[in-house]
Amino acid sequence: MRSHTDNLEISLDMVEDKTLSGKTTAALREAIIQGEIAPGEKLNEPSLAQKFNVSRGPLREAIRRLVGMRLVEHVPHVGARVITIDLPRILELYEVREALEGKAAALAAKNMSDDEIAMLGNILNLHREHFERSNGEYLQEQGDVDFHYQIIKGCGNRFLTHQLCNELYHLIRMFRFQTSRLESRPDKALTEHTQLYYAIEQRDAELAEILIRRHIVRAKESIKLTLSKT
Amino acid sequence: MRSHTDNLEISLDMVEDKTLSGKTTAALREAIIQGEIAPGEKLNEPSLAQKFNVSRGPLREAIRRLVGMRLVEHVPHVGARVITIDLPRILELYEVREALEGKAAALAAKNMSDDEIAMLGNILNLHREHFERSNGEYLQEQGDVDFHYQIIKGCGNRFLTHQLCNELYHLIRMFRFQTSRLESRPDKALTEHTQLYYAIEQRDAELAEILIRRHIVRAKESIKLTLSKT
DNA sequence: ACCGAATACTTTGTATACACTTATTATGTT
DNA sequence: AACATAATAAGTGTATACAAAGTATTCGGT
Repeated sequence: MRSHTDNLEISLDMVEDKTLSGKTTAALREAIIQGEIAPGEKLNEPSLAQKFNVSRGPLREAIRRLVGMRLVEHVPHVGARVITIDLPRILELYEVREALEGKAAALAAKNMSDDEIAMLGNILNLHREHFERSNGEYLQEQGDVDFHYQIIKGCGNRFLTHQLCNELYHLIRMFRFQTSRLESRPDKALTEHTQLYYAIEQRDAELAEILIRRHIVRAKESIKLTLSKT
Repeated sequence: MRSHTDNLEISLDMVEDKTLSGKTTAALREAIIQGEIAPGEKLNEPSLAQKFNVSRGPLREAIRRLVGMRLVEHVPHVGARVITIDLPRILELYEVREALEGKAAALAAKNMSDDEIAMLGNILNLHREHFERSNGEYLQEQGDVDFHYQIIKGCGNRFLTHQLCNELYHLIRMFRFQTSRLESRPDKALTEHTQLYYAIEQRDAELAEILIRRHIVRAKESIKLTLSKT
């Protein structure tokens, strides 16, 4: 069994096409997310085109796509700038995430196959083992992402999956790069994931939604606390 | 008092820029939504460019934007096609709408100004008057849209507003054009709107979310019934 | 009738030129 | 010297043309 990661790649990078404009989009996207191009920085078409070794055409298309992805803001006749994610904005993102992932969890509880639920259990066990073995600081991030992705993938709603994995995911990832040391609360996350797993395993859609929403709200509150202190 | 419709235009058409590519985007979008270009139809760049009296550049940008808006699907080296909204897809859209608008209603109950709530009441009253005077078949559609928009606008979350008014709205509108005779259930909608208004007026976020979600689920079920019969 | 190769077509990538808008700098006036 | 206005530069937007790559179609041979 090739497991979940394959599909995650697909939903994540979304059939990364091989055209120049497609590759330029990916390159520019990563440059922005990883902060190589700073938040608020202007995207100069000629210089960026030179940097990526393409002409202005493909580059402009890449910029348009990132505008659609909301990583870039564009003002006519002025140009495109990398967005800046301040605290209010990230809170907004988490509110939308709460709504969408809540629904995703409810649908997942209803629609996931038994195999998919078993896979979710595997991820959770892996997560727990890592936690117990290494006092909790190891692989928290990836385990968390895998767990949430397995649920989203299992919801059976392609549009919802797209909204979460493409529209929201990159924005949150960008935010993570900017504020790399966030309180990651791994012990609480594990407990909450376990509860959520049981709800899904029992096909309790209502409970699954409540639990994941609480999980996300708590993550949001944690961010709010951490960032308002600085 | 200029009323709400101004702002609705803004959130709807999103600062319609005056560049050629911006106007082309709007024109192409409307052509697609209103079915002038059929679902599944291929978008031929040269002929479309000629049709809109622009060169390929702006047209290509317009297509990219519509891809981002998910009105158009694009395959490298094959071309772009108008999406086709079948029953499973529209159900997916309504599930996402339920989640997003549920959260929007909860936030609106918390964040709307008293003035905005008063405006919501005005819309509701107008809606009711129309219903009583004309036996319910008059202006149901626009009244419904206005009511929902006032709530979305009042949620105070710009990202959520954008997701609803730009990503989802156009898709649902396209679907409406395709299946123009849907059971519109105006009497029930009015009752549900009234309940929802009171919940918001009392700042009861939890109730507002439950009510609007039920409202949307019922609309979804109504669509499912109507369309699975044919 | 079926299969393969050649052809035509569409899309993509690139280059160049120019128009238009915005931003900057320089100039002139008060 | 400060401010306003005009000239200039830079950058974006648009148009056109052509080359390259992939796809679809047609035509011919078996």
